[in-house]
Amino acid sequence: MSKNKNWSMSPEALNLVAERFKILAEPLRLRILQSLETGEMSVGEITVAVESTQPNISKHLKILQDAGIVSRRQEGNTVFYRITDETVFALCDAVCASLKERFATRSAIFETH
Amino acid sequence: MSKNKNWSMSPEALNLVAERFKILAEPLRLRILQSLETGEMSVGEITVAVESTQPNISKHLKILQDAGIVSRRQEGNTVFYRITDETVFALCDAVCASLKERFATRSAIFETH
DNA sequence: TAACTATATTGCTACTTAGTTATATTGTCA
DNA sequence: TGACAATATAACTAAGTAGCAATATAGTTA
Repeated sequence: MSKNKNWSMSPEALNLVAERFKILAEPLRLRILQSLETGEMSVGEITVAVESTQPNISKHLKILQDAGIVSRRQEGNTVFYRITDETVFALCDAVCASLKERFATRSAIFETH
Repeated sequence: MSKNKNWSMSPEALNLVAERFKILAEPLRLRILQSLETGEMSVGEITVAVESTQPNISKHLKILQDAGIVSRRQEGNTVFYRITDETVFALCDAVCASLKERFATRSAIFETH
């Protein structure tokens, strides 16, 4: 992770950044993205993969699409979604690493020297 | 940004990641973090810097502290907060870069070849 | 002690949204 | 055409939370 001085973003920019975080702040959406990592999937396949209901998946997919994170491809009756913004995986990994370190530090507190 | 295959995280891990994103999904909290980037500040100073009310700032600071992102230091009557998890800045920068690219692509659509 | 300052907490309201159910839309096939 | 399948949408409910106003807590100074 980069050290960066002069992290000056306008309040408007911060609003947009917060919006993006908000989209990633839902476990089910993260699971949808995870299932799409290996390639495109149909709505029905995603529904089974993340163990949810079809309307709910469609709703979340719309949110992800509006955010430009996934995109849609229709083939006959079925619709396939795929990742278009791969940076989301790096974001999740960065958060995961940060959490891992935090938990490691915390558990170290209970270690006997 | 790293290319990563086998991005397999358990649903429980994804819940924690989503929680972290949720904390960063609030513009005011991002502004608080931004104001703390140059060093620790008192609650009163932060309140002025981000143009909010003191109870509201205290509430958000508690959320950030519980998440391990900031920490508290009391000196007499006043309380100073400082960043403890610097990775949040890298996260914001990554999101910002992603958004910039997306807007650039979008605006390119309207360019006349 | 009392008066004052800085921060934290509580109770409340308004808003947002995830999930459900029912239904609409669209495409395929007989 | 009608029956069926896949996806999208609409209406609703319940849960979470940001912000505000009032108050509590704790430290300082006279």
